Amino acid sequence: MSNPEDARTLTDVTEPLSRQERKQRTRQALLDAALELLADRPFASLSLREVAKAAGIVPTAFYRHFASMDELGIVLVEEATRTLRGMIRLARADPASSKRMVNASVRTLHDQVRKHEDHFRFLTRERYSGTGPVARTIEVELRMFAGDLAIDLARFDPLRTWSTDDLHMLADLIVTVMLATIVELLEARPGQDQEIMSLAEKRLRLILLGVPQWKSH
Amino acid sequence: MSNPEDARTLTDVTEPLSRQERKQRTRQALLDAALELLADRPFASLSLREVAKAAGIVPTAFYRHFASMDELGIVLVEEATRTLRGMIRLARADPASSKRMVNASVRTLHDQVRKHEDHFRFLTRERYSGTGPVARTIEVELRMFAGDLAIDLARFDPLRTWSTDDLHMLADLIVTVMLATIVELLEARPGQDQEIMSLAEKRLRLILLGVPQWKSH
DNA sequence: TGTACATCAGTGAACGCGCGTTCACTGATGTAC
DNA sequence: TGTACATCAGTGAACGCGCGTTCACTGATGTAC
Repeated sequence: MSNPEDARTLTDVTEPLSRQERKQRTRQALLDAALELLADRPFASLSLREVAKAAGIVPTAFYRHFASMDELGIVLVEEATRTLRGMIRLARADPASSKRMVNASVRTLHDQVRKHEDHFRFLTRERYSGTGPVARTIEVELRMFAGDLAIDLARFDPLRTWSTDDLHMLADLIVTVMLATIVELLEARPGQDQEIMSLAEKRLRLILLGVPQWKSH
Repeated sequence: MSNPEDARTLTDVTEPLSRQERKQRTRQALLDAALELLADRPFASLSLREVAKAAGIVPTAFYRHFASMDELGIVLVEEATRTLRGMIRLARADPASSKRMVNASVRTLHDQVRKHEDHFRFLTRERYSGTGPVARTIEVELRMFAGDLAIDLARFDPLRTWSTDDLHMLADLIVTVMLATIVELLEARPGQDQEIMSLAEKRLRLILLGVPQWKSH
């Protein structure tokens, strides 16, 4: 791991950070610390005190940044769904024939999941976690995500004539399959990735095989 | 709500319960209390003390029945997956043509979800909850469930020639869609049931449309 | 440029609370004779 | 059938701990003049 910060040499004249910048860094440290703690535990089990400790501040200073853990959780959802949206933008950038598209999309999915495991783990874990604000926010974001996908799908040839309802049905189905694949990748033992991706491709190919025969009722 | 117990009259000579029977009842009271508390909160947030209290015993008596909350949780998974298995048995009992079968299966799914909401809520909520024993046990049970379904599917005509791998792929896909439908039913506002069921039917019909065209690679 | 004051991120003590777990106990149920 | 003893589900006191939240504070950074 290296970033521009590490590249500073002793001769650099480092500007002192403004109070605002320092605050922003601490805030991000809290978010990052929480995300790291979430690697193997549910969000509901995190305490304000341990997140503060992991971020290097005293518990009471937490309140300078978030009113509660739930508020922090919602910001985490926003961070993570930004990653999710980035993924669909990447997939959209490479338009191709249906067959090649399935393969390319699954590949993009795999790359993004591996690049942002913590975000995807957070989203899939907390999605069904209950009635809290975090789960509700994730549900809203995923619905929007599926809605965007439905619009994208409408551009493809055999789908041009589909009703809005049917397009949403197909988009939801694809998102469901995609999320199942994400969970499989996150739980994979090393070396299983190829197997999981080929399984994901098969599922999508099977679904798309039905598309030309589809008659709405 | 009425059950045989309430039907007792004053003239009944009620046998006193044996120590063993009393213990069994308390144990079940603990399980039921936990399941009820789980209606709107994750399992990880339940405390031994509140489950004991809700079951009407003192916290320390909990240990007469379970060594830990995790142990209780695993028994809950077993209870809930018994319900799940009951559902597939019901669906299997009514063999019919593909079209009628989709409709009948979705109907059975709906009936069972409404009859055992707490069990299905527990399974779907805790499935992705993390690395704890409860989530692991659910994952194992669902894999077995999908395996059973794959065997059932092998009996249907267009699927007789499918490879084991492809049958498992199809069974997993159906289970994934089924679980998504269960979650939708559990989160439905009153009156949405028909809409959700027809959506579930559409998904399954679309998948089954692809089946006759399927060529393994 | 220097001074006086305001802002505010982070500190540290303190609070009451519910937690899991230990322990010695009670008293009803069960068993042996 | 009656007696003496064993079993054991449930009790209640006690423990040390981490929790969220309050409060008055400190001292570096920022601002006005």
